[in-house]
Amino acid sequence: MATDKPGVRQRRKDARPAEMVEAALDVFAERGFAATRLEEIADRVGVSKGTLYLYFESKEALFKAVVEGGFVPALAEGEALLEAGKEDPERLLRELLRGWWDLVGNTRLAGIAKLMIAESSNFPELTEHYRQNVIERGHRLMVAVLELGMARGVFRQQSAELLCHVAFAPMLMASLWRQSFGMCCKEDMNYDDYIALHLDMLMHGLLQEKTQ
Amino acid sequence: MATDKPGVRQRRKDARPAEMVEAALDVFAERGFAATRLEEIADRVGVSKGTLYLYFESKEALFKAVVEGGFVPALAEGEALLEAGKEDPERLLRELLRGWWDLVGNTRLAGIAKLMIAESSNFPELTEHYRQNVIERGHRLMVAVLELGMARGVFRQQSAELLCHVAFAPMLMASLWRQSFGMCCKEDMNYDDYIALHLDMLMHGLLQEKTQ
Amino acid sequence: MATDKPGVRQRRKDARPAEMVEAALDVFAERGFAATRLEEIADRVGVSKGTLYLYFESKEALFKAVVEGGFVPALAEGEALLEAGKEDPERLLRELLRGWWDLVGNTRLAGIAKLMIAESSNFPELTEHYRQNVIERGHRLMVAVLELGMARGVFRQQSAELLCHVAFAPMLMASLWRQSFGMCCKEDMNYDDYIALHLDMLMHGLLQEKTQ
Amino acid sequence: MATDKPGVRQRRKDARPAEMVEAALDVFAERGFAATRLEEIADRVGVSKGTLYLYFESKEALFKAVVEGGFVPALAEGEALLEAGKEDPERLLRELLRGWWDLVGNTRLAGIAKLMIAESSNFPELTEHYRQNVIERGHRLMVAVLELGMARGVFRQQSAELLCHVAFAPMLMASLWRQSFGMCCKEDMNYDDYIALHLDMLMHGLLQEKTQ
DNA sequence: AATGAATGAGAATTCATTCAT
DNA sequence: TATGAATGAATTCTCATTCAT
Repeated sequence: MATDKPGVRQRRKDARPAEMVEAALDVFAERGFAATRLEEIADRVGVSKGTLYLYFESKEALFKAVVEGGFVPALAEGEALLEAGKEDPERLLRELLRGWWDLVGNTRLAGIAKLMIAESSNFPELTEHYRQNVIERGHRLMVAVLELGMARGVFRQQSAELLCHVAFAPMLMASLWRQSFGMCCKEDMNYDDYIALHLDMLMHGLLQEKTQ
Repeated sequence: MATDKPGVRQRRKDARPAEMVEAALDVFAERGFAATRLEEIADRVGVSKGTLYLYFESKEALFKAVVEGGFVPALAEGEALLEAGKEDPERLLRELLRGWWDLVGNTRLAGIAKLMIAESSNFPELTEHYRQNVIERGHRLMVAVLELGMARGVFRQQSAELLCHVAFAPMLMASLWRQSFGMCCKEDMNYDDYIALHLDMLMHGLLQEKTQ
Repeated sequence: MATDKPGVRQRRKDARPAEMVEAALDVFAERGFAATRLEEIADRVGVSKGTLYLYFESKEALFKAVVEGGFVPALAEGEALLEAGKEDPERLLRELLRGWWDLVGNTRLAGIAKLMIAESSNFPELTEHYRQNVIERGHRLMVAVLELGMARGVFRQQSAELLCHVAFAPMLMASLWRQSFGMCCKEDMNYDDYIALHLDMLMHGLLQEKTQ
Repeated sequence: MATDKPGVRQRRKDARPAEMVEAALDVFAERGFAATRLEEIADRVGVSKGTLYLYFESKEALFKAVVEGGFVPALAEGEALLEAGKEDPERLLRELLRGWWDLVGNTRLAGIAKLMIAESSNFPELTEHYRQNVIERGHRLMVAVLELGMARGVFRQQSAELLCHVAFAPMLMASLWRQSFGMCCKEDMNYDDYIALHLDMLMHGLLQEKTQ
């Protein structure tokens, strides 16, 4: 019907910048910042090169939009998890790490993490911004969980700061692996088994021995 | 003496390609492949851009030389360690991981790992080559140690394949972190404490309970 | 009242093309043809870029409208002056030059003269058109005055053609100066004094008369 | 001979930037800054576009080199003239103005003057630099001559500052005319006659002396 | 072996112009 | 009539690569 057309148009128009950011994330993550041609992003969205400039001032601005637009929802979800699950730190920690995998590490958002690692020295201010607003925030979330577990006597006493890195590292690595070597080999590792093993190992190392 | 000069020159001349690879590693690791200008590499070595082409066919060839030239010595060292230390798998595993940190993760060689992760999709054949000749080889080394430990009854029975990834991930992450976010913040984490914690956690999770 | 609105609108609507030409004149004169963005003109008028194309076929057409629309009234005024003031050639010449300053040289119309000088080789046909219809017409006007003065014995016998250029040059220069260097320096010259001096010089000459 | 070759090369190599500035002057003067394509300049010199960037950082830098490289010799010549000719101010003034025509107004250097007038508002800092270092310097030169003449009682007492502009304006106008309307009409005015008339007028005045 | 001037293909960016609403 | 989103041709600028010396 005639009345649908404006609606469709409107939705498309409003969706454009978001589509662009999504396409840009894919290409940036695949190629890196410098090797990405704006034309490829434009092609994926189905617009012309010039159209990108209606929404983003420059290639760098688009890159920043990709990075900055990425994580807030996932972080918010994690913080909600923390509030809801304080009675069982072990389960909370498991859910947090698995949740990260499902919401970030195993999605296109993972590309942002890869990008920030690869491009950090080319975009120092952006890196600093990211570190403060994404990494630091996620870090505090995990530290809170770990300290909760220690306070409850469920986890062994350790430096929560370092433990946080140690516990998270295998998750991030799995994500980076999936985006690099994982893409080029037929029979890649089974990530769910990998994560299960990591969580198992982590808990073995982390939990107080009940019998002692 | 006059007779020394040609000798010195000769040595320098012979050292040229190696110097170039070293400088290239630094710049590639800092900027990524596409964002690296050959001129910057040439400047660091103190030669002209054209000279690079006397030794390397192209930018890509230089990149490959960087990647391929990097790990052989470190891997050989690791394999020697394995031969020498079969009587104590726990100690062997600790030495292997710490050794990787000292010989790779905490040196400029770490840049190669970062590079391969970032550029894998831009260089599929190189990535495949790297995966087979570096990763796979290192992987087999660790798997051997883990299986040794399991066979001896020192380590719990687990999938050695996955365990290998889990055990190595925190090491690699530390290295990537050092090269990215670590470079931009004043008070970075203490990597030695981090590694000690990781090893401690790993052994807690890994070792058979003696009392059981 | 509601009935007023359409009226107002209508008037505005009719005025649109003229407003556009005025704004275009300002921007073209400030930036030159190539460096002028149609968007800036549209912004000054308060319409969208597309609206310009309802009234002008192209950027070039707008430029031509600017040039062609500018001078007719001023020239007509000059020609009227000639008809009315034939009895006093000296006064007529003074009025003509001052009149040009007040109606053209010191107004935004001056921008057109600057434009035509700057852009002549980019728009040969327009230049030719301008030369024939504006310059030539003004030239004939001044030649008429000068020849009148010579015929009356008030002016020395000279080539009226060349004299016309000589007499007009300082006026045009003042106008160009005002639009270029005059705009960038705090304490610019006093144009009225300048013109007075020019007229004085023109009428009386530089050198002391030896016979006086 | 073989020994000539390096010499020829050397000369060519050293001459390159100067050739580029010359070609750039021509094209900039013909088209204006924005409408000039670097490719056209490169073509005229017989080099590739990229070669321009070996010598000039940007289009703007090349433009600045054109403007700044132009006038020093001519100004120096004028200042030498002043030193040599103080005993006859009238002749000195004539020589100065004719000299400007022969060295600047009637040469490709004239293009710079046209450029500065046309582009002043696009390059405010360059305009200011030009005003101070070229215009002001030339201005002082003429003011010195005029004041010398007044001090000697050869010239009537006038504001030397304004007089300077008045006396110079017809010269500059001739130059601008030659570069614009003069180029597009078959039978252009005779510039030598024009200059002679201007000098004559300047020296003797327009009006008949009533006492003669 | 070494140089560095020159190249030219390729990418980002701009903007006059079009067109569906 | 008016809009403004979209286009794509054109232009500046970069840099890997070549080659004469």
